[in-house]
Amino acid sequence: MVQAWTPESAVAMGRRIQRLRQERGLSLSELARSAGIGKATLSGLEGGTRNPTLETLYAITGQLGVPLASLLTEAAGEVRGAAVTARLLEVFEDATATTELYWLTIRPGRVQHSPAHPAGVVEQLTMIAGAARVGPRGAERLVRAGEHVSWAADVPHTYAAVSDQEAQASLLIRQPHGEADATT
Amino acid sequence: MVQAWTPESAVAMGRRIQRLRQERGLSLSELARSAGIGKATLSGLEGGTRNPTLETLYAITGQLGVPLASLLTEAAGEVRGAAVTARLLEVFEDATATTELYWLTIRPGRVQHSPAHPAGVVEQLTMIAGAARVGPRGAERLVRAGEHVSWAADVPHTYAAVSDQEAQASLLIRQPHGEADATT
DNA sequence: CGCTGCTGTTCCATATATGGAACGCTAGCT
DNA sequence: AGCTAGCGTTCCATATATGGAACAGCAGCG
Repeated sequence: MVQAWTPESAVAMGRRIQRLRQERGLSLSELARSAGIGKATLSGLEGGTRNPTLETLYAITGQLGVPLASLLTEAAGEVRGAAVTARLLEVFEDATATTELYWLTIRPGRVQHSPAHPAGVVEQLTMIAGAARVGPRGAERLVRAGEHVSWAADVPHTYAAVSDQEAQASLLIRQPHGEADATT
Repeated sequence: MVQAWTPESAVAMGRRIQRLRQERGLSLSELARSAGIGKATLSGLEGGTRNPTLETLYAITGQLGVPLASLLTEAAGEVRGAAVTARLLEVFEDATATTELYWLTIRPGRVQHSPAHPAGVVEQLTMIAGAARVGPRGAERLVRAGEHVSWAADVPHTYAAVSDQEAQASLLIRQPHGEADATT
């Protein structure tokens, strides 16, 4: 988990604020006024050229109606595909395997194709909200909120939300080490 | 979720920082030095008399090894028990349920007892490294790295590493809303 | 055309967050 | 006892985050 204040993370946070503001149809001036902060502050924040205090951030998130945490979620390690955004939460490595934990957001209306991983890689997905069809191509399974599924990820596989709403899931990708791998 | 910058929330956040620091056996001076911030800043923060910038907060959470979000949520980001440390990675809330995603570290040699959660709460655990016996008291199951288990958490349940090594796992706690639950 | 009302950006005086230094304190040691 | 090394707090000069004002650009309108 990246934990640093960098120009990049500032820019990423600025974009997030701007997106939230525009989704609500607010102008920069409007939001600044209703949040009780200066336009210069908000402008600079969205541009990623400021290092805001908590007070300022709370004033903004309060007006946007989102938790402050939603501005912080690390864009680092975020992979965006056709239908899936995968945010890396944790990596754990020991003698036997490397495990990566992702937070998945699956947008409706499209299907995400993922290529085969190396032999031995297993994916485990737990649906948190919504529902999706996931798994090896041709053997996808329907997973609803609260359900769990795992599959060998050494073949092409897909992700697709089934309703017209975004689905949320956690995804563990486990890659064993010391494999006499691939061509075995 | 608190959505304002008040003296109270500042004090609460200060207490969280202090707790995390003390759990790690760090003095205020040590943490300030390793985080590259002034002692005065950290002292004031813990006392709740400051309004920190993101840069300052990231410097601190980076040293403490916790996500910044864990300083913001009232439901303390990290819960330390006899054998288990649970670090909150994500919270997701929709119309039907609240889901919390934790990173669990299970220390060997002790058994962690967890009281019953409200009716409807389900826990799902995926072992990432090591092995543990987990589940409702009297019906614990052995889970090895790569395996997944889920159980209704409305009864007392336990966690215990089985080898003499720390075990790592991801834990999802799902609490449905709008239940005709409990006291009906 | 000018005028009005909005947009988002930049400039800059002011408010304030920061961190070094000095402080009082306790613990361990000679 | 004195001396040293650590602790956490407070003081205060400096760095910097803030927000009002001025700015340029654009759209609608007479």
